[in-house]
Amino acid sequence: MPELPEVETIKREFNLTVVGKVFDRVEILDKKVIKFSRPDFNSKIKGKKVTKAQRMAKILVINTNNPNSLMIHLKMTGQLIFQSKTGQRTGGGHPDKLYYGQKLPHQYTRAILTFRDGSQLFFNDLRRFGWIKIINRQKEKIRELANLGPEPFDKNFSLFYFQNGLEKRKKSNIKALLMDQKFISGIGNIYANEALFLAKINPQKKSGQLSPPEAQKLHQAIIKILTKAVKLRGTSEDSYVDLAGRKGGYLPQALVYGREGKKCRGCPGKVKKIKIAGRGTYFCPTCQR
DNA sequence: CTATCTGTTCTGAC
DNA sequence: TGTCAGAACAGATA
Repeated sequence: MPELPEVETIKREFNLTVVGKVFDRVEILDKKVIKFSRPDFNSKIKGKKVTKAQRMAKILVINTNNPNSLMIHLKMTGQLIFQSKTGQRTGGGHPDKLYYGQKLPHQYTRAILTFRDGSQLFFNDLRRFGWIKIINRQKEKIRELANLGPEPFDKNFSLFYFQNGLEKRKKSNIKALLMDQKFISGIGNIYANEALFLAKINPQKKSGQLSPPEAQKLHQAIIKILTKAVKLRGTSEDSYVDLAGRKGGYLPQALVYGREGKKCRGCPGKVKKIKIAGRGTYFCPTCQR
């Protein structure tokens, strides 16, 4: 599930809870989740202290006090839960009743990272698209970043960059382009829908069909929506709970996402659902032209 | 039962 | 090179 705001939320939680812990061992319950599966995974991580959690687009990076770091991508259904030695849990990811609040590990737990003080990090993933890999901080981070466009909060995500990109990819569907991580990193299906609604742009348009004022509105809408989502701690509502018991709160007040047939938040009409590039797309035909 | 849905991203065909 | 469908997987839902 996680798009940028969800991963950002996990990162912030982990900076409060996981930093300072020392890795003791890693149990791989499903080899598939370890990208470039390496037999020395355990020895590389054992004894390393977590210095900082970091986010690169939708990738969570757990840095340690040596060149090795962990990179984790949750893809569609991944979830990370940190359980302290007293059993308190924090983390987030895919919101599914099966995941949270039940005994850990369970049938979808793919890896368990245990720290010296007895606390544990559970990597759960129903569909097994997610991955963990161990990296050399310097080189591989940069390599990974090379595949990613600027984030919406990045200075490099300027109006000029945005308009230029629309022009270069003018035949692309605008919504598909927003979700292209090489163009902008961090936007997934939910927030692509939301940003287009906020900018009053029809998701069926081609990138090249946006007028300069429309492009500018969309550029602002992207930043605005993601800022709001981060503030609301992401989208998950069912299962995401932090130490203070707070839940992610974006979805209940979504502008269009998941609101098929319901009244548009901008006019008396109804939200419509179609499919674009294989993805569910919600919009208001009246407000978004 | 079948068909279609799902918050991601990569590959391969055109 | 740009664009898109399909694949990777395991369900839930109508």
